[in-house]
Amino acid sequence: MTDLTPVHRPGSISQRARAALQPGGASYLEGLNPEQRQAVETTEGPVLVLAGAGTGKTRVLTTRIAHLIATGRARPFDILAVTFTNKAAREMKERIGHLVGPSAEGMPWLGTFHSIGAKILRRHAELVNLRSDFTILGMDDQLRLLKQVIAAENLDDKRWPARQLAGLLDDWKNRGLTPEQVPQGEAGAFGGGRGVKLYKAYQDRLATLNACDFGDLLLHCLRLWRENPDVLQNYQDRFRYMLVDEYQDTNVAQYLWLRLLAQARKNLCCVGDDDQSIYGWRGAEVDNILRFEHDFPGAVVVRLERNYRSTGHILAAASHIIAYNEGRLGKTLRTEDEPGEKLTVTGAWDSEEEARLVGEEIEALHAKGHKLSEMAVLVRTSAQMREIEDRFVQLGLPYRVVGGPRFYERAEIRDALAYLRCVAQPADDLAFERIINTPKRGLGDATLQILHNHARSARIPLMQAARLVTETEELKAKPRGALRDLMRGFERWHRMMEGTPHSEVARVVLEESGYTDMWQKERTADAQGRLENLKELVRSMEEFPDLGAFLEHVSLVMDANEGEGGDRASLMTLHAAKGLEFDTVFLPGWEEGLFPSQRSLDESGRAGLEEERRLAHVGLTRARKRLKLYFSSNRRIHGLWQATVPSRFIDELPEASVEVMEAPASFSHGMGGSRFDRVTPFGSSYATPGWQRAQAHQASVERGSFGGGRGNERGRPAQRGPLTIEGELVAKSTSSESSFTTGARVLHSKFGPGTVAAVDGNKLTVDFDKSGRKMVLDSFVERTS
DNA sequence: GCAATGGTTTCGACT
DNA sequence: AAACCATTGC
Repeated sequence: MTDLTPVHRPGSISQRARAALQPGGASYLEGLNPEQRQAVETTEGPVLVLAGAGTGKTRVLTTRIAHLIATGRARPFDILAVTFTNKAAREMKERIGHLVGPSAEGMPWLGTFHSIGAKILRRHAELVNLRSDFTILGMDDQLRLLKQVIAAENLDDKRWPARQLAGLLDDWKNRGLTPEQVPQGEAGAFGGGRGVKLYKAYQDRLATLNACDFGDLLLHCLRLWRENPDVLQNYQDRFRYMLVDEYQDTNVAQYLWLRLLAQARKNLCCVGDDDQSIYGWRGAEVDNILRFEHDFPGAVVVRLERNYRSTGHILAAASHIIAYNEGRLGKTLRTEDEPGEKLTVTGAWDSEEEARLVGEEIEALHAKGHKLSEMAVLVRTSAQMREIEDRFVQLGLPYRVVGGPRFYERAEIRDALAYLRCVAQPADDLAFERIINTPKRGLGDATLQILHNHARSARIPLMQAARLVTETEELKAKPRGALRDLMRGFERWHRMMEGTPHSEVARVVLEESGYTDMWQKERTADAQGRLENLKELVRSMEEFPDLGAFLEHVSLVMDANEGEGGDRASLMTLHAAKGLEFDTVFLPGWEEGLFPSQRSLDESGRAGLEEERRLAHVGLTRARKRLKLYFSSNRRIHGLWQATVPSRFIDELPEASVEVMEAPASFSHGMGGSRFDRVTPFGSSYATPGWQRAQAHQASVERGSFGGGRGNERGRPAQRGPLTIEGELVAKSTSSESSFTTGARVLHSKFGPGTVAAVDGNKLTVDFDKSGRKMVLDSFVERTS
């Protein structure tokens, strides 16, 4: 508890901040508009800042913190600042740093709910029946555990999948419910009336394992504070000022957590936007924001409505669409920016064509000098990414997937971490179970069963049981030898921790355990990537003082700093895009069923639709200058091609701000009969009123520019002639002859190993071992032999 | 214990 | 269509 004692080092943040304070008004307050300034300067009492998209929300938060420090109201460690993502926390640290000087260690209580919860729990672990070195379970550990719990209840894990139970527990935990508090009616929700029983059993297992899951990081805090008023008071005293970002996304547990802390001083400032609440499925309660004034009487409410990000048309579209929602607090975004370019809406025949259109447009803009890093493609579901990625790869367009499979959830990272956990915490059964046979060493279920029996009857950790069992005759010679080798390894590595830098220990562990070998032997493309990831993992360890600190970080952090390198277009889900902005934003897949998502509609009806609409609003407001929407008439869903209808959201756009584009006809399906009869894109599926409006508009444009155009067989408005044929897009420059020759073995980052079948300029035809013949640019493969 | 096979499910977003 | 799981045969 060292940082309980305030220390004033020379050059500390507060001193620098004070130095920055000028007579007659602080420099950092300049340039704030009156509302922003009010939000910053109303330091005492509860404040709710309703900040629309692009209204300078983060600026207000960071300036407010700087202001608190600069005016001497608080020292950096008196302030609790909560964000939702680690990324947001990082960015805020950085921006505060810019305002008041380097802040790395200055704001110990700036972080996500979960990281702060973990920090608090570590200090008082024993009060909630944990030891301070408890492990934080990831999703996969959690599922494994739940499977065991389900099996122990003699339930059929097919009928009662662990995933479903995980969801149920998650929901309860989000609502702040301990097993005892689960309402009668819901208790029997799983496994034929045994929901709560399983919840209890799971919590017991967690306690024995000295572990907790994400939800527990908050729930245990609640219990800690309720049962130990002195501890609560300690924190209430400590956090003189509290700030919460993205308040619309807080769930009940987080709300209770905040309320306990804020009760005493009531210096709570929550910043949020009810129109950007997109995590209802995760238990977020928009009600929290709607009820703020009720919960904190006398709260000052500040509305930020001046948008500094987007052009007039973009803002008009965003405002228009969100206005279809009921139950809003009601904000109207304004801009003083010019109208700018109209939004475009383009229909494609199928998702492949849609991906192609997006790719073309990005290339066209790039050719005109726009930076790729200022362009982003935002999709509703990650399943849409594949096709777009394929297209990018084909075009040789550098791109980055944001928030993809999370770094720490990748198998190789989880494995490596399990090894490290075994070294650092020899009682970590889950970690041991994970790696006992990874790489394969002939220690399968049978062996594990024996170890489990021993461990359970002797009440000792698995690793200890393993060591004992190697001394007996219980195992056959081969597994016994393997197990002994492994255990000797762990003893060696454990000893190594003293005196050797932990990243070095990690490297040695991965090496000597045969783990890196395992991937090296696998000659697939993603094995390469996995080895890279492992290297990155080891490298990133250097930034932490010790192994414990590193493991803590990793179990909480969602995204590693992805390579920022180079000028790349971004591809991500709409959810991942919240808080980001780009000059040009592409929004493909605006179709009924996909967006709004059918599932959302089925599950939550009108509320679901409204959440989807907020998601649309988030997507639209990510753009500064250009917004391009797409839909396609056919899409593959669960492997089946389905005809699709443009999203109702397209019809909710203001006509005056939208321009309807027509996709150039494509010949790509002409050969050998396509999967469908080629129909005009103005077929029956475009029967919505908005679309007919758009169609009429388009027809007039068409006549103007093409002098009547050519009618097609059904007498509908003409399609423009073939402007592009697919092959053209593949090669941008064939100037330099490729250095690859037919028959060479190559490795492609996506398709894996293959053999070059033909060379044409810088285009290669490659027979890939796994994915067959493909045409790729030579810069995308490397020679392997 | 392991690889191969076949049958089933899946694509909703995240700490 | 691909990923995932459980069972089967070696």
